[in-house]
Amino acid sequence: MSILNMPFKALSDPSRRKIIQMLKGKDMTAGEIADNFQMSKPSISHHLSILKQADLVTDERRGQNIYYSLNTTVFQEVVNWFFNMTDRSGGFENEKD
Amino acid sequence: MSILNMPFKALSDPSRRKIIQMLKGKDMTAGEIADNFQMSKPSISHHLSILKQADLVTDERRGQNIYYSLNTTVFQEVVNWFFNMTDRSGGFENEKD
DNA sequence: TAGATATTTAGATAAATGTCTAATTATATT
DNA sequence: AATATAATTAGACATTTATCTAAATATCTA
Repeated sequence: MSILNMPFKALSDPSRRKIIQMLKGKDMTAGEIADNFQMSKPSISHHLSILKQADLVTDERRGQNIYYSLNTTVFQEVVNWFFNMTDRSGGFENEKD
Repeated sequence: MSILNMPFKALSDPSRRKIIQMLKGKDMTAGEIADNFQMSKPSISHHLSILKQADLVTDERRGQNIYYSLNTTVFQEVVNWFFNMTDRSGGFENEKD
């Protein structure tokens, strides 16, 4: 299975896409992120875990807080998938995913 | 819910991404598409239906066959989402999804 | 060290998803 | 009209997913 599968699955949920958009502006703690949702904190924690597994975000503890940041390099790989798709030159046999 | 939700969900399955890649090269019938998978034809039919609902592909019957084609305009919208994400200038409050 | 705060982990549950086989629909051919 | 071919729809089933509450872990502070 392609390495792209986890990021694609991770991005299929609207709450997780919203988290990604929030992190675009600045790094945020789990609590700050959760404040932007109606959902319970454990649910947000779960979503953060999935984004982390997909390598779309990184986390770092600072004292009591855990800060989440966007990892743009994995993003680039997903963007490349779409880029390949826009190039309508030919076949699919050599594609990665 | 954003219009982007269906395409993102549709693209979260690897078989459906493979179908998209196949259609990048040329239009194909449902049967030709199914020949590239181990899966049963009804399963492929189901995947095609989801891609169609997401407006990522279109279909057109010609005689006994139904031809599937890529709809690149919806692709562009998904690409735009990523484009916005790569632009790290600011907040998320005005974002569409 | 006790208590407060931030976050995750565990366990339960309802809903969504991907797959299959069997049956149906639509078209073409003999 | 009967049969063959292409594809979808229907219904069943196991797995995954998103969510919740309750409990556990980690850190800070009085």
